[in-house]
Amino acid sequence: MSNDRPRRPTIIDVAAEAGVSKSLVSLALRGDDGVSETTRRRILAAADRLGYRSNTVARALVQGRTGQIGVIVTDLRNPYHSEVALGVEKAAEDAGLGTFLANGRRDADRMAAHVDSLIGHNVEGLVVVSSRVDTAVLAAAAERLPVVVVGRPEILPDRIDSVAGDDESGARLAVEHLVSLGHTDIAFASASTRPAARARHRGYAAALADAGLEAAEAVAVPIEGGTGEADDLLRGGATAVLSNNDLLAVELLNRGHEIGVVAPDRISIVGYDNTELAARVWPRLTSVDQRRTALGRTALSMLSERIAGRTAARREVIAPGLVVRDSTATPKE
Amino acid sequence: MSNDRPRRPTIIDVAAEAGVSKSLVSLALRGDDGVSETTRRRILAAADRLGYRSNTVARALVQGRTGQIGVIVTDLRNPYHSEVALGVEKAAEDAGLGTFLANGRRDADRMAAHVDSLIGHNVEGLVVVSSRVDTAVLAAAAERLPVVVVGRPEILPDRIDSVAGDDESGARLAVEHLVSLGHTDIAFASASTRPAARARHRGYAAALADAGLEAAEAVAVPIEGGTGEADDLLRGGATAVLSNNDLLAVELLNRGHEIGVVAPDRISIVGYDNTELAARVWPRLTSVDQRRTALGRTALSMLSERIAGRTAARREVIAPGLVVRDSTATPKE
DNA sequence: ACTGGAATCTGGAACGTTCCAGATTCGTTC
DNA sequence: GAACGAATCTGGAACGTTCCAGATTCCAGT
Repeated sequence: MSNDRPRRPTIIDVAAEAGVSKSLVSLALRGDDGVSETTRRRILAAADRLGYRSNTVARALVQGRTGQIGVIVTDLRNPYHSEVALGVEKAAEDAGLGTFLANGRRDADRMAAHVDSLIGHNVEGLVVVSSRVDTAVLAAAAERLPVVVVGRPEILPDRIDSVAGDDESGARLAVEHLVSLGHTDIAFASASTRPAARARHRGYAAALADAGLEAAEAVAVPIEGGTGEADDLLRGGATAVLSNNDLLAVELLNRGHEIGVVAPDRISIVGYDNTELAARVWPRLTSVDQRRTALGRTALSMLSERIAGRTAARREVIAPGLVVRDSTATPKE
Repeated sequence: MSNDRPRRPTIIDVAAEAGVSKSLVSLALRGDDGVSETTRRRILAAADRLGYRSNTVARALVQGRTGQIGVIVTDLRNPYHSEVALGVEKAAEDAGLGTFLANGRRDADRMAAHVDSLIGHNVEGLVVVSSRVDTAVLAAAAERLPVVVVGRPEILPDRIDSVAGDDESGARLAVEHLVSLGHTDIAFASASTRPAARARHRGYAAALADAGLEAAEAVAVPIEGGTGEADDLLRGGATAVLSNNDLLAVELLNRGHEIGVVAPDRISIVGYDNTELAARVWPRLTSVDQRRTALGRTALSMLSERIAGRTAARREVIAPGLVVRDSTATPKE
């Protein structure tokens, strides 16, 4: 069974149809103003009649540029990633650039493959929203095209720009909020020991020190099935918890419901990332907002500068904000 | 300030470096077995030394095929869309096809533009996960390449395949579950009057009729700020509510907490879509699962068949399942 | 009517790959 | 050591566009 779809018309078919040269068709379609009004109309009509659509691939080949950038995220289902990607995408659209979105699905090898594939597709720059892509892979990519990394507070080669939320000050904001409510025994919970989590713990400890209070070690609570750890935390002495991310905070919230340690009456809980989830759970979660859209926008502006020729590294840090909702309150007793 | 990045090496550079013809380089890189082992190694080494990466754009131009498909979704932030997209993507990867993901951001014009752009990029097929793309746009696209639509229970031209969850039987499942728990007064809430919502209401009414119970009109509750409508619903006589989607169900859950009509004690609530959210709220939400991954997988298999030459339309319906969690229970008193 | 310059149009080269037909080399067999 | 087929390699054409240098047409001014 063979595909009967007609061969896709080319600029040459349109030229024949309109009775002009292919070059003129090209000019007319691109709106060049060396084409007389009458022939332009004739050409457009011919193109329309044939259902012509310009072949981006051929254009990209001859121009050596595609007008596309690549965006690689760890996991699209994670709202943090998808919203940063959205910010990049919007800003790219405004800058007249198209976006190829690649989803790594938490697999470092797949992400490395995506890097290759995007470079193969001649993207003009790469935005990496992931801490899982190997630095060596990034460095190799950066030899070929501009690369900007979002949300990775670590040392990167000079060819690579980066923008990240300020994790220390984000954690600070949360702690200051809890302290101002009157909490004195504040815990820090995390399911990860990645650099971002460590930075947040540093901010947490520093803010407590500034308030003359004592910081605790980070409590490791696995997100799925960490009920034992969660129970210990919820039933321990702390009247408030700062969680390394919203997902974990929500698990604590829910476990609290189950064992009768309900927020915000018995315990105050602060999340991190201000994802969609935070606004939808009960009680609605107070959370640190990384300004994802700003992250994305900044990433794109850095990329544009690189594409335009900047060579010096740029490191940007975005100050987070705190969104206060209903999961935090004055401690009772 | 000019960009000092070196010109990207081509197959010809590699050929010169290895002292062979460009054709042989092409063969060697593609793993053709008409190349002797020693020269293959020499060529690969040369390629490696120059940091050569094959130019997909040039290959696509000459082969007339890109090995890519396009996936257009209404809104990536909506977990339903992103998970269907994920299903498509996984299946495509298994089939050796790459995926371009385009995010419509709820704008019909943008989505139409994405269709054009993807066709321009010579994708071999299009999966549309959106009920917002104009049918005329789809029909025009389908003249040029295979198009599969996911989750749109409406009449489409023969060139276009479709796969959708069975909304009537999904609603049925939910109602049967509630009836079996002993509920007799069951409401249906929706924020939309799109075809899917109407089909779900039909299923709801039919299931109630089968049980000898009375169906009510769909109650319109806006998702944001619909507290008046929500209050009426929660305080009305119904002991159970089937909601047209998880988002709305969660709003009802939360509003219930606020006014003391708590699920599942005072009211049972069932969502639709079984999104991530359903598993994370308190109480965890019973929800109809559309089997998003199956939707995506089926969409891709239909697309592959079309690419291979099938011309007859295929319409597929996926039977949903019910995931019972903690928001439904036997009615009290 | 003739000129010169502007306006409009054209043909071929180029982009980096694959594909094809054929050229060259190699090893075996007589 | 000649002949032959298999193994290995090569050069040019093609893909559909843009770009460039130049060709042609048109028109105003003399």
